[in-house]
Order: sequence, then structure tokens, then C-alpha cells
Amino acid sequence: MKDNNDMPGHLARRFQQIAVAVFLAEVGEAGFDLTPVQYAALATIKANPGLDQITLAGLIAYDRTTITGVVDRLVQKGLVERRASPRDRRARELEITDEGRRTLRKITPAVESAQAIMLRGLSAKEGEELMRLLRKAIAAGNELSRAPLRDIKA
Amino acid sequence: MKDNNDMPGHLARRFQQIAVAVFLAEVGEAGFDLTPVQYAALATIKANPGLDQITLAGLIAYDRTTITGVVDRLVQKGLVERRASPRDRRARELEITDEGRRTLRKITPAVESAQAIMLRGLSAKEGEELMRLLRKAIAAGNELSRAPLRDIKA
DNA sequence: TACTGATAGTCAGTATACTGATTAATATTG
DNA sequence: CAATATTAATCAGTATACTGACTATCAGTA
Repeated sequence: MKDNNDMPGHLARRFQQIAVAVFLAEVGEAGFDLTPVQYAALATIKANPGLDQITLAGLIAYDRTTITGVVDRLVQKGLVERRASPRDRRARELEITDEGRRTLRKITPAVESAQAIMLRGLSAKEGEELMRLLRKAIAAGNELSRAPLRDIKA
Repeated sequence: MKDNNDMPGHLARRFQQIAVAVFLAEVGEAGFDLTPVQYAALATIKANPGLDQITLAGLIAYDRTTITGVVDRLVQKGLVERRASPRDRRARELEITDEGRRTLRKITPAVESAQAIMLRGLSAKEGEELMRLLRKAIAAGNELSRAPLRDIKA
């Protein structure tokens, strides 16, 4: 009888569960109220000023229907501005605000410490190897989810 | 600047996302409508007849507030029976039904093939190593989430 | 036994994630 | 250029996950 511990799917779920908990704990202790998903979106908006929501979704592999709510909350917190694109009236352009920039800067130590904590059972070498294997498995499975990772359209 | 691909948290999320998509696709193709979470719960109920919801939650590391809904849906699908415990009037005992047993049996090939597909980018050795590292990281972080893995109380 | 604390389960509320549909606008093509 | 297809975004609906509160019950102790 196959145990849960032999199921990569179960291990994936469990590791993610811990990763989220650690992230929220570290960030919360630093005095911020930002989820992992919101953080990734905010950082990506900062790195790609003026991008639209579909591009944002592709860069972090979120579903397009999920991104709407995530951006809603970032806007509501005053960290991001959303405005109609002048080039394509279907699209919304996203821009980080000064407040968003400030938050991102101040939150970084907590985010980094969270990444360390979630690997605390592993040696540095093992942590690297885990990330390598995850990247490899993810690359092979990229097209299997509804929200694959996408490059910026040239 | 740290990339998403260097963040174990992001990789965890992405791998889990693919794992769920693959599971649902395989199981759906086999003609069943069962989520990974429901599958794990069902298998655990079968292996531990008469267990209560808190014990079930501990065995698969689900939050106790999540398990309520999961069991609701299993009961509604006729796969599980929930009844008051005679020993403890707070608790509910869970039992798999014949229909649940049948479903579990018929769904197994799809579940196994899903586990293989989500590792298809890795060699057998790499897949084993990924699972080992995940298990190790999870063990070290077990207490960090609200829903840690728990043994059955002796 | 009465009091205190712990436990099983649920509920309301919020956030991710998806399916599938819809609207509005843009792109493509006959 | 008119018909068609595609695309950006949103919406309604469902399923995990969690926080924090609450009820009912049980267990331990003064």
C-alpha cells in the first residue's frame, strides 16, 4: 500500500502549506500584511512597469481569473495603481506606487528569512538540489496547468 | 535581484499547482470527479475505519476547518458515512462506503499515473531524491503550519 | 462534585486557484 | 472591408486553506 509520503503530489501540497505559513509568519512579524502571492505580484509589477494583467499572470504563473482579485487587493492597499492602457482599451496597465516600493524594500529581509526557514531541515547543498529538481520538474510540467509560466511577448 | 526561480516558496507553489492539475486531468479522464484532497481523505478513512475528523486531519495534515467541507463533499457523493461517535458525543466517526471502496479501487491507476506525470522531467533517481528532500524539509517544518502531521493517538 | 481547562466540530470571513461563460476590443483573413 | 477569430478582463460558481470565534462535551482537579 502506497503511503502518502511516497506521493510527490502530497509532498508538494505539504511543502507549499509550510512555505505559506512561514512566509506569513515572518512577514507578519515584520509588521506587514502581504501574502506570498501578493508579494510576487508586487515585485513583478515593480520590475516591469506598465505591464498588463495577462503578462503579469504569465510571469508568475497565475491564472488570469486569480490575478484580478490579487491586483484588486494590492490596489486597495495603495501599493499598485491600475489604469486603462492607452494602446489597448481592453487592457489595464499596472504600476507600483511609492508606498508599494517602500513596502517592498522594507519587507525584503522578512521574505529572505522565510525562504531560509522553509529549508531549515536541509543543508545548503541539499537546499540547492531541491530547488534544482523542482525547477526541472516544473519546466517539464509547465504546460500542464491552466496557468503556465510565460515570457514577456517580444 | 533575486528571481522567483530562486525562491523555494515560489517553486513549491508552482510544483503544487502542476501536481493538482495533473491529478485532476488523469482522474477526470478515468471518469471520476475527485480532488487530490478528497482522494487522500478517502484513502485514509479506508485505512483507519471509524476514525474521527481531527484524527483524519492530523494524518494528512489538513486544517480542522478544512476537513469539515472535504468530508461534507465525500458524504454527499456517497463515498463516506459520518455518524456520531458512541464514545464521545463531540466526535463524528467516519467510515468508507462500498461505493467509496469501489471508487478508490478504480481510481488507483489514474492516481499512480498522475504521480508519474508530475515527475516526468526527472529521472527515476532524481524523482526519488526530490521526494527525499521534500520529506526532510517537511519534517523540519512540520510544526510551522496550523495543520501539522500527527500520528494516531495511542 | 463543582470548577477549570482542553477538545471536537462548526461557522463566518478572507484569500488563493480553478472552470466555464461573457463582454468589449483588437487582429486576421477571405 | 466585413466576417471571423482571438484576446484582456471580469464574473459566477466551486474547492482548498487559513484566522478567530463559538458551542457542546469531556477530562482533570480542588
